Amino acid sequence: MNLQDKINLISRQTEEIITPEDLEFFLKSGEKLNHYIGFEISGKIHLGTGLVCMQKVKDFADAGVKPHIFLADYHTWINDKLGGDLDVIKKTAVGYFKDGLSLAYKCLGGNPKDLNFILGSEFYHNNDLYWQSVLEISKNTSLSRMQRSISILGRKEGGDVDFAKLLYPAMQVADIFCGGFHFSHAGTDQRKANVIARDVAKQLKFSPLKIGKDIVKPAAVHTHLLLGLEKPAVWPISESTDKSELQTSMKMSKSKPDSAVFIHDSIDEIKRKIKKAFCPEGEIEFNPIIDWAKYLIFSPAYRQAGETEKIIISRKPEHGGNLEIKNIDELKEIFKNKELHPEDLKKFVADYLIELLKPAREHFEKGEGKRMLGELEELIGK
RNA sequence: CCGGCGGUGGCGGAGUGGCCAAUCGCACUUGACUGUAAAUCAAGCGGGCAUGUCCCUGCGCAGGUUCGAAUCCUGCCCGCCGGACCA
Repeated sequence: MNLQDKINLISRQTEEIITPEDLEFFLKSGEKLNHYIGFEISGKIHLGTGLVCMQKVKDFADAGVKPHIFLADYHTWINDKLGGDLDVIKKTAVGYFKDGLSLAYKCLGGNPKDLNFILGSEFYHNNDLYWQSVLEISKNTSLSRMQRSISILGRKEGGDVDFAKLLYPAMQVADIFCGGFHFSHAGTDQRKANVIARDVAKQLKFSPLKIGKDIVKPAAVHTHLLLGLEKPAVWPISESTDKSELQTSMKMSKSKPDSAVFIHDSIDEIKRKIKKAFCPEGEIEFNPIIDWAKYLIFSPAYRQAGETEKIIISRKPEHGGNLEIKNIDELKEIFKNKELHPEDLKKFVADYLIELLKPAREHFEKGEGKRMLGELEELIGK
């Protein structure tokens, strides 16, 4: 694979690369490159994590960058997820979560053996360098900036926070440097942490990131946050609506039960959730189903440029009969012109996902997988 | 450690001795309407069943006063705010 192919692969379907120049610089350097993405063990794995993030992980792997999946058990503990019980969190991390991400990777055609999992608490154990880095990062970041950064925990700025939560951003940044990761990959909601990482990069003495003798900044790669299936907080939208705010308010969330599909949802569950999803006819901008079609189905992962495979949306004859679609732009155009009814689109998306997620679903519906999932559901009250 | 305020259903938030299973809003469920969803309207929304002017549980926890307590008293736990101590 040549340089440009690698750049294209890593860049596609991203919201942002900080910076494209750094990306190119790393790929040109000839060094062995490391990718990183960290996950809180906060509950069931939804498609944002399982398909969108893991697809990008696969892109990195395919481009020859070694992928690392950081199971952030300490961060999860700090963020009071899973009852704030560290033992439970650890168990879930190395059990359910690791398996779930591996299965999701498999659904995408990847080989789970390529993934390198790191458990936070193990990584930190007897690791002076790590804690020194946490302090060094903290010394180079203001309190107010840390306070602003707690939005990366999925919490509102100025909300109730205990002090540990202010440590979280510094820890996340230290994870990047101590792991020696050149690429920090995350959803756009994690932008603040990655920007802090870049801002402090050149001031670190204990665990700087280096290419040759030069201290460099880690490149940040931000992937899309899938839209939740529920009606947005503000609707209909007007000219005064803050669109970026609307976008973030629409993000899929585990706390909103039916806004997300999980990688191991049953066939009926997938159908049910998608059927009741918000999907205004002719609306292509803030429409979760269109969004899902774009990122989960017409993603270049499955639809390579110049592809030959057809995508067929089946319809009853009285509704126009089967529809052949080449790419997402064509789909949007047709939908916008109301030539495709939302219900037909929904059925298509649901059927596609049902098929795509088959390996994950089957793993978690029997044996050890079922047991782990059951335990987790018990814990989070389903 | 001291003081002030506060802890009510999934959430927000009323109620401050009986009319309270607990106003109201949100969320949720169901039905009507749309070839989806949304919006709108109607019903339900602690648990149980024999579905009733029925039973049980219930307003941080544990006791107490009273014919009767979410409401009063005592103790404890937790939260927020302020102060003290320390320096």
